[in-house]
Amino acid sequence: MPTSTVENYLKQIYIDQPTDEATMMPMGRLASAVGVTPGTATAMIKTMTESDLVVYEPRTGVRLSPEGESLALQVLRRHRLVELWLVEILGLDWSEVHEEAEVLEHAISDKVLARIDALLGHPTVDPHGDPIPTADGDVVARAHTSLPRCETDKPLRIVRIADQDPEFLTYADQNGLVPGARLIVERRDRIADAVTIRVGGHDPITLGTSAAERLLVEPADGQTADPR
Amino acid sequence: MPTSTVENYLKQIYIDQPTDEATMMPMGRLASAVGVTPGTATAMIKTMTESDLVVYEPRTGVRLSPEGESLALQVLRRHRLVELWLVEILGLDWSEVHEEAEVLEHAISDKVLARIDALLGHPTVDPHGDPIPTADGDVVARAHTSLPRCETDKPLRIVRIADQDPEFLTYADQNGLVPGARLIVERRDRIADAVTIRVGGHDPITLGTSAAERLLVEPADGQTADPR
DNA sequence: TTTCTGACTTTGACAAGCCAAAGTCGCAGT
DNA sequence: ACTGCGACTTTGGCTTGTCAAAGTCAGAAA
Ligand SMILES: [Mn+2]
Ligand SMILES: [Mn+2]
Ligand SMILES: [Mn+2]
Ligand SMILES: [Mn+2]
Repeated sequence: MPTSTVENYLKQIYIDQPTDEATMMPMGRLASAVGVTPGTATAMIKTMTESDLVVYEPRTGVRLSPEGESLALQVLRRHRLVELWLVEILGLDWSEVHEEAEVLEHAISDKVLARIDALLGHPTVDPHGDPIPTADGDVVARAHTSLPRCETDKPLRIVRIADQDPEFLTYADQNGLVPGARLIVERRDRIADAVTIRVGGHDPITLGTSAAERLLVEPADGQTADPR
Repeated sequence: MPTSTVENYLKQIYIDQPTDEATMMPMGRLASAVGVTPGTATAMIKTMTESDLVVYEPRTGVRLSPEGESLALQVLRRHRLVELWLVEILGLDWSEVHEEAEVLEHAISDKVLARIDALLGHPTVDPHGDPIPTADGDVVARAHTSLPRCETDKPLRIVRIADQDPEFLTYADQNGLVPGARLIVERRDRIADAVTIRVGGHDPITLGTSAAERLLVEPADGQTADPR
């Protein structure tokens, strides 16, 4: 059984994988993701290599082994189910649940997790729209596009908010920018590096591209949204 | 903020206090309660003395300081609320919740605890009948007597089961020996060191004194039981 | 009063994590 | 090919929490 420290390293490596490529995560990036100095990360990764959780190439980076990935997915499943439980059952704000889940993800047993999963009706996405891995490690991620890459005047639906920062999440919530919300891109301004959108009944709002990139959307067509 | 190790030491010292006396817990007993060797306990208690959590007298024992007691009560509150949540909301068996709570008691934030408390309707006792300390550290324990010390043929009600062993708890549950259950002592046999009781609709059962001592009861009079 | 014994404390060692700072490596730019 | 620099690794040291084994003490037994 891995320690919670090891679980955190595994999770961060998993999350960093941008595509499904067998690409390596640089040690510096891992260190800052986990919140330790580079030397600490190097030492840790070496011992994790001993236990076959990762593949490490000095001066290149680190990648999960199959066993490592499987463990990472279990941690991620706990994290996201806990987040959803905190929001749906206990009524916490979606901006604050990430920090709480960061602790609880290491303390929830399989049995308790299974009960929470059932209580929530075997959900597939967490409050931020992130997919919840299944108990046997499958991730069914919905296809999505980054908002600034979308055409204007097409109906879109928010799939996911790719940012855990409480301030950003609070702002998003106040503007109706939650998973399932429908919106259209009204204008895209290359020079101002901004995007103007209109959400549901709200007034139009303008976001800088870097903020808009955190909003992942899908085409909404004429169909009804099925949120969560 | 104390580590979870420190929280465990504090909790064990608190639980050991038999009466409300300012008596000392011997180091050997503490060590085995926490599950470490005596040398480890001595070292730990010394550092806890530095932080004014305990009062330590070499070769005599250890006792909680006021600050230590306050922290211990917070841990105990978390433990017992979590146990009740596991039983009442998630439907786990009362025989298995102690172990689960042993981990979760260190991972639950004040905010989450407050929500769970509200969800449960601000309960006063846990699934085993142990009192749940209030948020500001009051413990309202109901008066009780150990079963073997009771008169025969008087109506009694179980207040508390003072044992966390899953086997014992499963046995108790199967025989209707749960908090709130009514029973009478049919016979007390000094020589056989046993007590025969009759619970609700069940057949009479005979318990050895040492097992019966784990059952804490109160007089039931004619009044209706108000369980929990 | 002296001795023995079991409970306790001390000592030395170890594992997991961590940091700071010194050392090394590879590659971008010349 | 050479030099620098930033990213990475190594080294030495620290903290927390633990055990095993050796040393000490107080009270029971003689
Ligand atoms: Mn999160
Ligand atoms: Mn999330
Ligand atoms: Mn318990
Ligand atoms: Mn209990």
